[in-house]
Amino acid sequence: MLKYQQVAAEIEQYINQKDLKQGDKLPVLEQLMSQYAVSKSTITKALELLERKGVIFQLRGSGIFVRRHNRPGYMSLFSTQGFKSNLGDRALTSDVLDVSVTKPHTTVAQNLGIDVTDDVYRVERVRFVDGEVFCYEESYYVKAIVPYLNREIVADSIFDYVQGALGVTIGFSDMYMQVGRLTATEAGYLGLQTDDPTLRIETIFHLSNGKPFDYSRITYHFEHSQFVVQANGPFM
Amino acid sequence: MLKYQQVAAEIEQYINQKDLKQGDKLPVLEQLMSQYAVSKSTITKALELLERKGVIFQLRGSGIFVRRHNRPGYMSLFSTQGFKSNLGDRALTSDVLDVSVTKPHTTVAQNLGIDVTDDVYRVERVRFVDGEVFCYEESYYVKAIVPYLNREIVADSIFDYVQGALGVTIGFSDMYMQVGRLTATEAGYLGLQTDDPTLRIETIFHLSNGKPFDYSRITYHFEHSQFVVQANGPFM
DNA sequence: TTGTATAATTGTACCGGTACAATTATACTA
DNA sequence: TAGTATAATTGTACCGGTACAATTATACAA
Repeated sequence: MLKYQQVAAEIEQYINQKDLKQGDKLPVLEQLMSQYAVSKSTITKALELLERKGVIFQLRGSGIFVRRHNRPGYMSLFSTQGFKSNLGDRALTSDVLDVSVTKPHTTVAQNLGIDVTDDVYRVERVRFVDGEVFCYEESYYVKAIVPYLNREIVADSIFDYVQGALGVTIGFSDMYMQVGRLTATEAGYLGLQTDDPTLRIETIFHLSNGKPFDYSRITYHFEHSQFVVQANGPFM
Repeated sequence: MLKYQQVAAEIEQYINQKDLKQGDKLPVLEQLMSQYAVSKSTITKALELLERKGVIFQLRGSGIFVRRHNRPGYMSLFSTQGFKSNLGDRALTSDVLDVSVTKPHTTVAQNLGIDVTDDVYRVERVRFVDGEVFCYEESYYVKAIVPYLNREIVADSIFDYVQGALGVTIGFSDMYMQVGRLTATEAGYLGLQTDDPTLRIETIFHLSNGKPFDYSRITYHFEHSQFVVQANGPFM
């Protein structure tokens, strides 16, 4: 683990442990510098990381302050999108409906930047948070990049497996969101009625080298899915 | 404008002008460095900014590459949330339903971190993108921070006014999303039916000093609202 | 041709420094 | 007391440097 990531993790841990609130002040830069025994650039980088994560905000001439939103029921949109392995204190489980190797449809192939003759893994799951139906997911993995999957891996975190066992690194993702009505099949999986409202998110996950390796379509249970997005901006 | 922001803007302009595609390679760091006549740290900072914006991705040992998603119909979630003044080539207009000074309800006061006896501006708008109904918005501004608003300002961009004329700087925001059904009133404004699906986003905008100054509730037309979010991660 | 060492390329981590702008505290003035 | 100039505090911009890890190109061997 990189030094600035380590420092960032420790600072975040410190904030959680002390249960600091929005607006609480952290030690000044120079003290953090000596406290963690790193250079100014490293501590700055660590703080920048925490700022992007929405954990702190910095104010020139004033100090470094804790940032914290106050709605317990809401999950971070990014934490549910494979970026964090955990959802804090909430339990995430899955019913695996399908794990199989197939040929992709045109749209799937297009989103993954591959040919319809290339192999993909198809994974179908219903996911639960604290025992409540959370979403229905259908996702496709490029077999050339993810050569093997099984029900055990899929029941847990696919991303942890991919990064751990396969040693590839995930780079960035494009998420496409829209709102619509449930089909009969979807409603069945989610325990809702046909034509009930729903949020649909399609995501294309890329490796750090820019190659797409996972295309997934998630249909959320509208009553159990509330998201928070912490933004920093305007960018420029 | 800061040097690294200027450089970032020029590089982005270069990409758009040359109409570069996903995966196209940019000049190497050293060349960009001499090309824009800045130090390595500055060009690195500019590139980091573009990376966060989803314009490029960098690959150690390989180069700097253009990142671009390929779904024209989708708007960036952040560009619709006050961060950019423009939506690219799309025209944004508004019907102003109300601009008035009132006392906030409990929830509004709570979200803005003020007292129910403090004054707020209430702004109610229906917004259009390229002439199509896009969303219904109800927002509250802390009068102590935004002392004056009128229909002209509100018809245009409130954020541009606040940052320009008032000289305050917007720092960060917390967005809370959920899916639900339209009320009769909302349906009327959006030209839809009662109980049609909808996306609701509540946002609390903070100044750079951390003080909330705007709380807004937006109800989107589910057929005309499709969003893209470009994420970089995992963070750590 | 195919695989394998080796070298060149290239971005990132980390160091340390100066200058400065925004904020906050202090001292002064009316 | 209240406002105002002044000083101290504090994070950020920008500079330049070394070391290194990941990628890609090259040379060599089988």
